[in-house]
Parts: sequence; structure tokens; C-alpha cells
Amino acid sequence: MPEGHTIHRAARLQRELIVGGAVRVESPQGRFSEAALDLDGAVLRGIEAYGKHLVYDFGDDRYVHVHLGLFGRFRMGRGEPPEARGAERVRFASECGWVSLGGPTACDLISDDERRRLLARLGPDPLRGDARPAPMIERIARSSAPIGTLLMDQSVVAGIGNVYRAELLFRARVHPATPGRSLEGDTVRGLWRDARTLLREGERSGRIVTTRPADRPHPRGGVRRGEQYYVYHRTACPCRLCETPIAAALQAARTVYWCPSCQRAGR
DNA sequence: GTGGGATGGGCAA
DNA sequence: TGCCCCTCCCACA
Repeated sequence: MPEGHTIHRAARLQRELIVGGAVRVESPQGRFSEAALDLDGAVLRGIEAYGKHLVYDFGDDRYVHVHLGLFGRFRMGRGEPPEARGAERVRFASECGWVSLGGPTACDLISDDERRRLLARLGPDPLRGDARPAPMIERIARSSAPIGTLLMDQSVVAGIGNVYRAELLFRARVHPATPGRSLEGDTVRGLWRDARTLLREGERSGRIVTTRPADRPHPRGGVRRGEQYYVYHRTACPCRLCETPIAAALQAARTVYWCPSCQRAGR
């Protein structure tokens, strides 16, 4: 379930398990074997998350770049790793614990140059403490593209995916088709701040929840299935605030959801 | 049991 | 814009 919060959470949990000592590196599936052979036994110096990208630093100009894509998934734990599974692209194991990766879009050994080029392609990441929103605000202010497309563009802002896109726009009462340059600067700054809030909560809990307790049927209990979103995947369901059926359309080749009444169409 | 869709993105055209 | 990558899960039979 990979939006930026998943990646930052993975980086944090994996640091405790495998950073700081020699790491056994294997590729049970075979598709990362050559690199695994090179890295096996090296000391893992750090793990960094940038948007939806994860970078493992093995020293000597060797980094492993991982992007989960739509299908990728981590498993991890303390102690000895379990029996190898069929579709396991790479497995890291230290004295403390293990990390296993399946189904990623990218899992490559890269140099520092390649790492820098990768990061240069990314906009600011709301989950990174050192990130400043100015480049995102400028890109949006200059663009005639719809804000729903811009929020999904990783070179504008890094880490937002299809769920956060729809939910951020609902919370801001902004229609996804609104051209970037017709938004007020305050609205865009508000989107950045809300992205930071929601992504941080997602990073902590490992789950995306965007509804405020007051807008849920059971405000005091835990967040039940089907109550965590305002609009995402709720086509034709009544809006939680005004009962208008939620609308859906393709935007940037992905389905975007919105409330036609709460989110007024921009020009 | 099975098949389609999914929280992504690079690439060709 | 559409195709491909290539895995899991759930709705449906």
C-alpha cells in the first residue's frame, strides 16, 4: 500500500532491524543476484526515504534504490528470517532482524551520481523535515494543469498518491479539475500543510485515515472499515457532509473522486 | 477456483 | 495516451 507514508515508515522500522552492521544480502528470486553477491556482508550505513523512493547506503558508492510501485511489498521482522518464498526479489538479514522485498517496480544497485539524479527529479517531500514547499507552490502557480494532476506529479510534490490526492482536495474543498494557477497561494500552502499532517499520521499508524472523528458514524470507537475516507473509492456513496453522491473520473490516468457539491469546479 | 482491479511509474508513440 | 511490469486480494461464481 505504497504512498509516501508507507515508504517513510518502512525506512524507520528497517533502520532498527538492519542498519549499522554487516548485512547478508540474497535474491531468492534471482533477479537481483549479481548485485546481491557484490553487497553480501557489507555494512549498511543508512536508509533514506524520499517521496515514494527508498535508498539503502552500503558505502563504497553503492546504493540500493527501491520503488514499490503498485505491487511491491515489504515483510520484516526480528530474529531469523522465515523460509524463502518464491517471488522474493531481495532479502536483507542482520544479527537483529530481516527485511524481505517482493514485487517492486524498481530494485537496483546505483551509484551516488545516479542517486543524485533520482533526487533531482523529485519535488519537496512533506514527510522530510528539511523539505521546503516553495518549489511546489511555484510550480502550481505557473501551471494550467488541473490540481488533481499536479498533486500526483512527483516532480511537483513527492509522496502523494491517489488516495491522498483525492482526500487532500476534499478537505480543502477544491475541485480536482481546478487549474493550478487559478488557486490562491494560501490554498496551496494549506494543501502542503495538510499533506504533512495526513502523511505524518499515516507514517505513525501505517494506515491512511483522513476523516475527522466528527464526520464518522462512530466517533469514539476505532476507525472502522469504510469510514477512513471522505471520497476515495466512494463512487455514488453519499458525501459524509452533504449527502451528494460522490463523483469519479479519470485524471492523470487514475481515478479521482470528489464531491460535486462540497468541491466547487474551478476555472 | 478465478479474474479483474489496485495506494505507480517508465516508456514508446 | 496506452501499454507493460508482475503481485496480492477480494468479489463473485
